[in-house]
Amino acid sequence: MAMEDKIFYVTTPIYYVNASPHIGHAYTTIVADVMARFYRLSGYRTFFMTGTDEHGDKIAEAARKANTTPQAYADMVSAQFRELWPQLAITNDYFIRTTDENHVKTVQLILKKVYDAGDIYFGKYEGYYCVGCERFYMETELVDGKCPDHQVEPEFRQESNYFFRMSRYRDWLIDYIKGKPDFIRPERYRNEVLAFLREPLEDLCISRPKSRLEWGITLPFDDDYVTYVWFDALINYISGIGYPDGENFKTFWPWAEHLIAKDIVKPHGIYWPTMLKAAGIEPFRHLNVHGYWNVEQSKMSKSLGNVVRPLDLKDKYGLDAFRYFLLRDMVFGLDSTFGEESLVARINSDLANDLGNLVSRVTAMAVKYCRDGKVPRPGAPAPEDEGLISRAEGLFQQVEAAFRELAFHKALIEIWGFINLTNKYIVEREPWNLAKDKAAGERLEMVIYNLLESLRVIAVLVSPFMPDAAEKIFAQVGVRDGVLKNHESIKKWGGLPAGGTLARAEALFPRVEFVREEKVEEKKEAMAPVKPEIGYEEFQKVDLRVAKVVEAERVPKSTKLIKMKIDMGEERTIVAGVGADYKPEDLVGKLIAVVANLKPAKLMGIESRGMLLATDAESGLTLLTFDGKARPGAQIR
RNA sequence: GGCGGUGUAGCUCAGCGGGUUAGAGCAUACGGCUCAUAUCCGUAGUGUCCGGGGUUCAAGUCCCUGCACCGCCA
Repeated sequence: MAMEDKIFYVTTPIYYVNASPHIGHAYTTIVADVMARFYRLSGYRTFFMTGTDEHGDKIAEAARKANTTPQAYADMVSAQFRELWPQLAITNDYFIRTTDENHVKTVQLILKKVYDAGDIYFGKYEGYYCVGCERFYMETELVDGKCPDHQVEPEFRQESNYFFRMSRYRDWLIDYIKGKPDFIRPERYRNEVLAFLREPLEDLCISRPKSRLEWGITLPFDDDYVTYVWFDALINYISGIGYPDGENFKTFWPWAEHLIAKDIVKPHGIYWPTMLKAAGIEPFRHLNVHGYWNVEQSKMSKSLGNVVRPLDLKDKYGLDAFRYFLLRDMVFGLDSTFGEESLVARINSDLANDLGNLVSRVTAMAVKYCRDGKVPRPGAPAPEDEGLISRAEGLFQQVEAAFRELAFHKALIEIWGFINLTNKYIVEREPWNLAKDKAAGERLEMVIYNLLESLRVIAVLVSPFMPDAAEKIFAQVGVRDGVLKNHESIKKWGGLPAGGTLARAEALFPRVEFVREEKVEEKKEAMAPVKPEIGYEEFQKVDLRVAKVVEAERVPKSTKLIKMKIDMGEERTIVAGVGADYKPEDLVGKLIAVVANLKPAKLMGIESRGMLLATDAESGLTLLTFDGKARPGAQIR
């Protein structure tokens, strides 16, 4: 490949700021990061961009609800993304926001260009408008004449808007996709796009009247309208690299690799190429579509409503393991299931047992068997070393091939094949026996050298996925020079310089234990069974009242009982067994809930006229009290 | 409703234009080693290849049909 072709530009979608970051965002962005890191190591000029999409009615609405401005709201959520990425070791070169001045200008520039070319027209639009959805529906989309989401009859409305003459580019697009089989990949999504294009392509509505939506980019040719959604958002991919005249645009755009999840195939596979065509810009290189992470929910978490939050698991198990799992367990393009148990299984078998233990045993032997704890000088390679060496020298090519087809799991399988081979090499060479044989000194050093060099090769290849672990390995085998961390350095065996200082370290990936849900299940069993159903009338027989504790004192000779005088509209005396968890003086003044019509009972000789309500908490008993102000004597319903 | 996909070992999946005893990893059992994070290496399995029918000397692999799940479109 010619030097000038070594250019790589990868994008994630810009994330809509109506929701906080979740596993889906993280996956796309981590994939992009792994790719960017990989190509950087291969000496590519690389540009990696992500960002946030901040306009539109959902944001305006969310801001209204949060009692703030759309800009402030967008600032807040956008910041969540920007703060998350460093925690995931994301190395994006730029973070674009659709509210950036430069982006706004670029959108307007493109709109103007397409408008001047005659591909944007003003048209009347009439149809069934659902206020809840804030959108028009086609008659065929309605269910019994009602909006399928809201079950409300939509209004018949007329609205004038600007339209992009997308239909004009349908044939061109079909030809283009057919002529470039991997333009949209994997193939299934390409087929979906082509299937969609078999039907007539409608023009794309690209505006909203400001009377309805103000939070957007004003059309350059009509002040009363703002740009709607995609014509704003998609342009980020070029505005962020300086279209039209920026150096980065000229350099990187022809190599653009878009990464998206399957839910936005249509805008990226149809709107975007036609928009580019209309604006006289060449298409991106590839649209790469991945599937969804289905988050495995246990029955328990479902019933409790506490969703498993995959992003929390990166703190629990470590970022490298998290990144490894995402790339290893998903076949790019297909859906996968995210489950903590699978994550743990991966960590223990692949990371702890295979890789971590390999690093541990190799460095342990190296330090033990080599003079001064330095990387030994390699002697003459023996014929039985050939298997290891040739596998190592061919590895990069295999991994690169996997990267080219976005088969990250295959890349990792390939690397792990070499890790296994290295483990086998140890068993076959038996360095511990060589160490016992004084005459085998040179051979031993050669074997150790080969093992250390293997670790370096592994670290290089693993570094895009697990940057921290790679650095730790480099440190242990005495590699500091950046040149020895790139791909070029592993194409030929023997790059590891002799004399480097070896260093044993903590376990790279300690084994982890998966705490099965049984524990949680036990708690569930601890929940008392729900009593038989009762009618409302029966419930009403219970008279619950708010009461204020006026006086409280311990009942003599009792550890738990406290006698209280309460104000419940009328004054009453009650006795309650809360003495183990409450001091009398803490009770005074509290507003509590009391069963007012419970038959009086004598406790330690004192008549209790009422029973307070409380529950067992982990810390002991806790009283039912009131959130806001409550009037003593008031009924509790 | 239209188009398309998927259904293979306990689990996750490979099996390219049909051809000898259907594969891998994890999990399981057994054996070996002791440098190492009770790790590693080796061996052993197990499968009505969703059901039914058909083409063929020969079918997870092709055709038809049924079932289940999923996706796109309407």
